[in-house]
Amino acid sequence: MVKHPVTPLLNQFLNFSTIGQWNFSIREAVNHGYAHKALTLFRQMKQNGVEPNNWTFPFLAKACTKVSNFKCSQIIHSHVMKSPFWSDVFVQTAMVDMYVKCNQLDDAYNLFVRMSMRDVASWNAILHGFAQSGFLDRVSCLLHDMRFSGIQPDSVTVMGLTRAVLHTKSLKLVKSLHSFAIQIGIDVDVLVANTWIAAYAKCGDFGLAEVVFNEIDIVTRTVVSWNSMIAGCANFVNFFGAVNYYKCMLHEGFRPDLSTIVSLLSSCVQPEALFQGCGQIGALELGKWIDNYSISNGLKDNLIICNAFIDMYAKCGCLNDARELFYAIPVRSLVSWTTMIAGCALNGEFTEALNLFSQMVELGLKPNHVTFLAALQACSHGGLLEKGWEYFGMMTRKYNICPGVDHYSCMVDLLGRRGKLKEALEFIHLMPIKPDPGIWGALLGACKVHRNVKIGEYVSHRLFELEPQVAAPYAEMANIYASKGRWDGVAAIRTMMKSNKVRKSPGQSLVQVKGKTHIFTVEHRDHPEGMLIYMMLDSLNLHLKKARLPLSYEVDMNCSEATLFSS
DNA sequence: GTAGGGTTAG
Repeated sequence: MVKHPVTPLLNQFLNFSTIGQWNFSIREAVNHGYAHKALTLFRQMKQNGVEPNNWTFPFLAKACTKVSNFKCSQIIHSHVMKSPFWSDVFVQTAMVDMYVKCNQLDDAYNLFVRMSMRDVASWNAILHGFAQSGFLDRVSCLLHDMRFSGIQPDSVTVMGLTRAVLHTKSLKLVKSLHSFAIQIGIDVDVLVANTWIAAYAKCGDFGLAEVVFNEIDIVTRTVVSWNSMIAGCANFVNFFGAVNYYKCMLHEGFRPDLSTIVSLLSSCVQPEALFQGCGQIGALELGKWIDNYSISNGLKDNLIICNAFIDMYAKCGCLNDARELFYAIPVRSLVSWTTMIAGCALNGEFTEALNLFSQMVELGLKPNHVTFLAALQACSHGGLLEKGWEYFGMMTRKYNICPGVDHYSCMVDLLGRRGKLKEALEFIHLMPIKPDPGIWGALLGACKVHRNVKIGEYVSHRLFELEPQVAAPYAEMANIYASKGRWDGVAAIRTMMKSNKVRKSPGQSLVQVKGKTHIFTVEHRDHPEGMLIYMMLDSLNLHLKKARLPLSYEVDMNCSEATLFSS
């Protein structure tokens, strides 16, 4: 929110004595981004002997949601309970919303069930609470109860439902929600449309996101509509699309804001952008340009933007730029630390990553599941198995964080790199969650490195069952057979691919050097400087072997039968 | 002059 210099204006009201005048100044303070001031005004009002009324509390509740302070919320709530307006539907709904936004969902729900009267806003407030936490079951029960009690869902309800569905990433659910909304005749305004754009893009149908965007009247579109399209492109690994929408947005006279920058930056770090750049301008160049734009428009002071830049620089390989930015932040958030740890892990600075983790904890910050993922990635890329176990144990025992599929994947990768294939398989079998293709893929990769046909066969068959159309596991398994001279196995895989109608596109690497894109395709060595490049790769492989780095660092130079299927 | 809504960093 843009802050206006309203403080002097507010001060002149302090001499007023009616509740209307106090309410006005409190409202003005909240609506102009001075939530703390609003709460101070309330204190002063009480000191002046003026009692709040039913209009005061919703403003105060809003102030609490802005400062996001649970204690403040409790104080305001106690004032509500002492006032004659504790049962007012506006006041109670404001209280429910206040607890939801302060992440006190239980308190919000307890309050909600005790409400003597509820209108559509009350239902929506609690529904959004459960929706943002991804409790789809609770949300659908609420929707049922709401309709049963005679309250019709409106466009705000539909947005809450969409938010809940987003957690499932199910395109089918988004589509059925869309038709439900049309069926019950809700008013599809620009806010609803923006939600659907994001929902379709996140659930994998960018075409439908574009359809919704194009259906919004040009004059009705807001900066959020454009941001949603740019973010959608970023989700969809479509760097060029993001840049294109960005250009159109500027052409239509919209000013990029914080979200635009963040989404554009996130599209910069997509593989497509990192390798290919955009025409004459590479992803890093665009990133730097966005950097300059952000500085000159005062956006660089924002922590979210800074964190996005740290991520972008780290992913573009400019760890020094990332570091510089990280250390320049006066108050770093958990996300800043996590981004930096992940950046170090990605760029091979494993010790630095783990040191940062310790520093962060010493400062009193509590690592979350993403921080642990970054730490485990550092361990896994660095081959630090013992450290990996240490973090894995710490996360479950000390921090009570339930490991997700990605954490397990890191551990499988770690065990696999060390050649502990049996242990990795046992670990997968003991996991309390269902292994996904990523986990099996990590183990299959390790089987390839350690040429283990037996476990490789078992693992690849799990993958063939899960994703029969994906070519990579067939290729990996064929390579394992080939590395052992098992041409019968290679032939069997070929037959299986044919009968399953699996098609594979040749593996390619793209590198941008001085604005020019160089493409390397499996089995083709037709680059003008191919001779020198492949000699250098041979020499690098030799050095890696001498340095006894984890085997998976080995540059894949196989050009024999083994790579016939590599992807 | 009151409550519930959209995009957005790891």
